[in-house]
Amino acid sequence: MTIRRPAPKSIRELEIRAQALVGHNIGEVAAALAIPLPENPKRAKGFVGTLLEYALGADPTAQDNPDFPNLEVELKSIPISTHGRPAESTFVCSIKMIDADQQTWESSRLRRRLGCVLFIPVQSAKTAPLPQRLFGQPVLWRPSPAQQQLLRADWEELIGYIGAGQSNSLSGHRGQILQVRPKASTSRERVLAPGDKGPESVLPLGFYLRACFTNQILMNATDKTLNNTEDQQRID
DNA sequence: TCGTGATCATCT
DNA sequence: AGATGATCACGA
Repeated sequence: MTIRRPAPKSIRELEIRAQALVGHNIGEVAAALAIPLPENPKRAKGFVGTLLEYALGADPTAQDNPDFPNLEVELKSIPISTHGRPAESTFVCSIKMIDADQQTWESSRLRRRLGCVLFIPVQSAKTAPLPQRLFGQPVLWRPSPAQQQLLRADWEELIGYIGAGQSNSLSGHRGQILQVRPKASTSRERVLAPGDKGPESVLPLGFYLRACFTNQILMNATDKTLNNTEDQQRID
């Protein structure tokens, strides 16, 4: 039996819940929600994300919507290495390959997903045993106008290749802050995408945020927190 | 089957 | 070590 918190009614309520996790580890939170820990961590890739969904009250039926549809907030756990940097790129969403030649930035899945994101850092990912990894300071992020422009430029370039039937020549190297990577159960999987002579079968792809970009987001938020703390101290 | 949740595995 | 390519589990 597992326990899912009710949906938060406001962003403030969501932030308070996220704040309450800081300093607690995965084992503690899982126990509090009566969620069994995975026996084989290597086969539990999405466990932390799902645990957070339960702990914070994300909508399990959100599907193509953000995790908190009423708040338009997306939830992302982010693994932090021992050096204090993101250990991995961050998956954003799968790509609808078939109509890539007709999609627009304004109505894109990615733009909506990244309109507002609650990042929950998980410390010592990949080094400490899963139950002992600690939740860190949450960061509620909305892209700045400059970041929006960067995202848009990358999105348009990458989706452009797919729309032009060039997804086969795309790799994770393209894109400044975004990248495309395979998003499939195996490398043999295929979906239809625009091609020279009509639809072709191609490897399905997803959008990911580069670790250098999520690092900037987290560092930026940390700076602001420190500045606010200093301001408070000046006032005192 | 597709999309969400990501991390694992490998190569440079 | 960092980045890219491949893969695992689950739910509607």
